[in-house]
Amino acid sequence: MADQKIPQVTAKRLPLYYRYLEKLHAIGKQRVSSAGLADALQIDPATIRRDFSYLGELGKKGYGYNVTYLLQFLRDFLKQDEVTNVVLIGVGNLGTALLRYNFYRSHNTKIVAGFDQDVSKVGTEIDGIPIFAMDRLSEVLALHHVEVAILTVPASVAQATTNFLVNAGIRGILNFTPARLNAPSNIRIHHIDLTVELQTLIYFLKNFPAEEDVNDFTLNSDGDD
Amino acid sequence: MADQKIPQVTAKRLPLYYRYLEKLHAIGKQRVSSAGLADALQIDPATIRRDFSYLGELGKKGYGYNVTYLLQFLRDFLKQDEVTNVVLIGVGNLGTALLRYNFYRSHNTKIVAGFDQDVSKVGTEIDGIPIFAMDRLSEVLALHHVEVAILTVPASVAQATTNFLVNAGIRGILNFTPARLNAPSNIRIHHIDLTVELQTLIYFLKNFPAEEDVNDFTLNSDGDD
DNA sequence: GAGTTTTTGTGATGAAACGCACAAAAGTGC
DNA sequence: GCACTTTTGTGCGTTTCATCACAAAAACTC
Repeated sequence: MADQKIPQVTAKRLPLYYRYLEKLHAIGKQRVSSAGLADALQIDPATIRRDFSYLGELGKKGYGYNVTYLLQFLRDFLKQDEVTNVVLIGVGNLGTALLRYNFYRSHNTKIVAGFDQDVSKVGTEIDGIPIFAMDRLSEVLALHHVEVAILTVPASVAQATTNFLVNAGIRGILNFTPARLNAPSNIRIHHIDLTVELQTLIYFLKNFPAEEDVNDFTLNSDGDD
Repeated sequence: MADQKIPQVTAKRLPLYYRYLEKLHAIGKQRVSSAGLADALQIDPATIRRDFSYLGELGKKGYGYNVTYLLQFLRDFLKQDEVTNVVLIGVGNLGTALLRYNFYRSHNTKIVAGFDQDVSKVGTEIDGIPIFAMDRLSEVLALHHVEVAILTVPASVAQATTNFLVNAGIRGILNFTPARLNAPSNIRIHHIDLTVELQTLIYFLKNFPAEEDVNDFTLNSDGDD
């Protein structure tokens, strides 16, 4: 209903709002203004109001936003009451950490199974999550209605694994490998590239020392060097 | 010559180019065109050419880019021959995985120490990286000239830890906690919010089935989410 | 070495997002 | 209930980034 066309950036901020509203609700706060949210989340208040305005007129002038109402609205909008099952492919260091990360408690996302080709891992459990061999994938996907996979395999097998996943019916991949994955255009892939993030941070530090606002990424190299 | 004003997005793509060029170089490829890079990296060739054009005229018309030259140029530009030491704060699941991740082999970034307040962890090593108590922080930072910290503590202590880090002289933070950190404006903070990434992926899947844009490697770094 | 092909670098245009600034509405105080 | 304050929702200018499209240059072909 609500969604016409929400800018991508907005969609990315909604979970942030949601999370903070949960916090406010937990401490019993009744109302919050865009300025209040802005302070806490370090997002411009106008941006926040604009974001909400895509969803409807959720606030009241001179008052702000009712925490409970807004929280409930976002919960519905983000379908936070439906549990989304996901699988994790590649039970290495990072994969294991993510299995233990427990997305479920705070967000209704549940890793229902891990997959690995290492036979010594198959059959074990990590934090109650069973580890299967890859050939059980289709079966598990069907059983738990899984459409999303977290990919934490070595880069060298990332593409082959992706092909396999797509074939098995996966529609969204959260890719932690540095590989650029090729997939049909209806498959949604988000990349989290840890080394790029680290390198970029270091690059900015080295090249633009002691500059503007934390939030501000304008890069003017005030001619030293 | 090189850096005047490089768009933030470009700076984020440079490590990508660098990594792929390394690969090309390793297999003995002499030249590459923006179209070739585009195919491999799933970035529009015009975007790639524009990115490089910020650094200078690195290609030759009718030829493309010389792999060795471009690689060397980027190596210099990204200061890939200098090792950057970083520390990791919070040796939990994720922290441990990152300690083992070995950024060093592929990129000249080295985690020289982990910190945790859990006394049972202090004094141990993970993959050869020693774990210290927080009160040794300043000492270690000074010894290894560290200015960057990876933050993998629980969200509840993220802000306090940040204050401590800033105080000790840290200038860049790669924040894996969901907390929005407050810090002086000269401190650079990049956020990697795993749950937001996962939730956003799921949101897009649920709401825009079968859409465009396989390639979305946006990550959030505070404002730049 | 003339003609054809490839490919860059960039001007121009478009698209997405940001954030200022303000009217309008609602709340607050006396 | 009147004056003042707060705060939203949004029109609009600005900024940032992506991409088209093409002249110019270099490379390739025969």
